[in-house]
Amino acid sequence: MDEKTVALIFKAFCDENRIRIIKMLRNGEKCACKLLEELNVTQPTLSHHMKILCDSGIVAGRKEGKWMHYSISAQGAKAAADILKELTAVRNGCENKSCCGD
Amino acid sequence: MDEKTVALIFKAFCDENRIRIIKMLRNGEKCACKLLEELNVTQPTLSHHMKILCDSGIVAGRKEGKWMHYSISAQGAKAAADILKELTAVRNGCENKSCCGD
DNA sequence: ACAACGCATAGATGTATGTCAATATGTTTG
DNA sequence: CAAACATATTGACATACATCTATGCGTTGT
Repeated sequence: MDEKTVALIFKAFCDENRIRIIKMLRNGEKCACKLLEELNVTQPTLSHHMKILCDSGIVAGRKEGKWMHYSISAQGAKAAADILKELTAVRNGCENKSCCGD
Repeated sequence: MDEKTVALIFKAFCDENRIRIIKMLRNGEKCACKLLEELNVTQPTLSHHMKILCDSGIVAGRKEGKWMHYSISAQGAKAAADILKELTAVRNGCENKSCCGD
């Protein structure tokens, strides 16, 4: 997993409006128009955020006629959690604990 | 947990160089000069990233004389993991599964 | 086919951010 | 105290990004 991909994934959680969108989707699948009602942004801005959320894998989109339905991707969420865990897990077979001073 | 705070925490994982720094710190505490050697950035740029990492709570700094030692904060990492889990956990006591169409 | 509707894309704009050079701050040592 | 060193801060600058208006594209219904 290269750094660019990791950054892409966690970009989903780096904007206040995107976090609000994710929180709304916890209640189940919602269509774009519904999300738009509850966010104080224009329709193109919402579309922009949904693209970032889908690219990150955290959110999945489903087209149904002219409507776009969005939901949290359990698979994407698990992937993010796994990466976070792997990134922050300190290894115990450590090499040099410190440097410079001692 | 408000959206601004969440965004602040996950900003730690939204830059390639910061992810590289976190990966280095998995091997244990490292001082700034050591990190600087392995990253192709200037010292002020590293300092900038370390501030963001410390503000997010993911990394902890420890000053020892003129050296600054950085390490992954187990507490901060757990907090981030918990927030990620809470954000992406779909609730089962759901209200309206969809809208607009049906 | 045409009008209405939902969403995506393009272009413009202000703000945030990553980066560097220069400088300041704080610490150790002669 | 002065010099050397490690890190932080400041200011400048280019790029990235969030946002808007205007427009395009696919779908639905008349």
